[in-house]
Amino acid sequence: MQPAGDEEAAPKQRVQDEIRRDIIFGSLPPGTRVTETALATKYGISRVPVREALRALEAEGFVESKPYAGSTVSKIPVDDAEDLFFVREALESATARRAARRAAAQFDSGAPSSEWWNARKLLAGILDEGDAAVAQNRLDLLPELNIRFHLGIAELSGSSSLTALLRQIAGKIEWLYATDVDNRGKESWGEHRSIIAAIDAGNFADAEKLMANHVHQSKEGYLDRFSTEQS
Amino acid sequence: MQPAGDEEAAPKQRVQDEIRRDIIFGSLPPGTRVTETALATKYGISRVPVREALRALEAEGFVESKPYAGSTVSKIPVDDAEDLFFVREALESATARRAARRAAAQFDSGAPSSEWWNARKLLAGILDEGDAAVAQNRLDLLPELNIRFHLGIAELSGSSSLTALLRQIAGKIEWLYATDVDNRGKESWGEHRSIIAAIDAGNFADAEKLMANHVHQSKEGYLDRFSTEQS
DNA sequence: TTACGCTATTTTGTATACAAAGCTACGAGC
DNA sequence: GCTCGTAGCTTTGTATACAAAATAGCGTAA
Repeated sequence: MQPAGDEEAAPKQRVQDEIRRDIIFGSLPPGTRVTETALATKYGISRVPVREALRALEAEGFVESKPYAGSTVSKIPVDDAEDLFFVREALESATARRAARRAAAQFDSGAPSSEWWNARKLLAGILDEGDAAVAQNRLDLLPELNIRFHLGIAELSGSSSLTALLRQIAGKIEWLYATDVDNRGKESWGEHRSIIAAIDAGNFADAEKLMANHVHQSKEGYLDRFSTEQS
Repeated sequence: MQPAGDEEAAPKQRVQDEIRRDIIFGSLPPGTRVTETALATKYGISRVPVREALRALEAEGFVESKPYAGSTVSKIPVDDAEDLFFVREALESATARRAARRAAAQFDSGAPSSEWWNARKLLAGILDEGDAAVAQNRLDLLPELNIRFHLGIAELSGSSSLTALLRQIAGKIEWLYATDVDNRGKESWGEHRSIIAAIDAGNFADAEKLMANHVHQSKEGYLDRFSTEQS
């Protein structure tokens, strides 16, 4: 059994990830006009899956579309980023707290459920991957790993609702993270271990506080860096 | 010029609203399996716009889809509803606060911008409509009016990011609201005027607190009613 | 009787073809 | 010379046709 991710995804999913990646890493700058036919020919597929991918990216906030007028890559105004961090802080404090409570419950009730254990193992792998990336100075790998870590915490919380909400804004978080990874990437990644430790210990108060701080630091770092530029 | 909403929408948008409505008001109970062909024939259109509508509803959390396995109407577990209220409280406290700040800024700087003024007038109309609905005991009209009110506050805040996030969960909010409208609909609607008053007065602390309370009350009411049923 | 495997049907995913709407550019009229 | 209207083109929206995957049902064998 090979690890998930190697299996070739469906065309729709593939182009969706590809386009999002192009937006996050700058190949498609904000304001760019994207046409369905161009993307279809570029990726060698029909317009139908391209349309679906664009609609999904629209829901994630990466592109904006108007009927019969096409799609353009969204901009990230600085104050919008601030709002995003604000919501994220509330959301992720909650996931961390619940994850810690659930961890404690798992151990209290004898054997942990296989679902919980799988999520926990996945998270361990992500942490190791991230540490390796930091050690090799491959900061370009961190944005995706970062979002997988935070979604992993949400999974661990057991709340499908919180997970779904976080997933909604995950793309934008990765986008912001990618623009600031050179600045705070290493330090930010280092904070992840202590969050996990608090969760494993069932210390929900610490888990919540550490996560809130973690997000808050990211926010401050981002705003310090970009609040004066105003692209 | 007739009010927006009377103009016949595009088929995709139309079926999307129709399906959502059917889910919210119970014609399509949670767990129901929905097939594209059935919906297509039902609404007399092709499968393509149906697919897009389903994908959008999936993003809103109304249906869940797996590749080649179809879509089913989502369930609303009670604890997921609690999470939703939690996020909503954080989100809407922020929109109310910003709306109040912005209102004060509009008046301080001489003449209000036409954009702000339009949003404010829209909100006034919604409030009147809601009051009329309450007076005539047409509680079935309240869910939609309620969500339009809260989105209106978000518009008034001027933060497109917060508005977009709220819009993401607006459907589910309406869904929960519809299940509890008989219980708390009238009382809940009455609280809206005081929130607007605080915003108009530029009293951001009160606006934030009133909104937080408003959402909190809804949460308590919902949980009191449904926490024991566990459908 | 029950469990396993195969086939047939259903349903989703994708490709191509056509219709409708918007945008651009050119030309006529003021 | 400028403006408004119109024709052509580009692009999105929708319909139909075909391919791939999964599920369900039936039959066979243990």
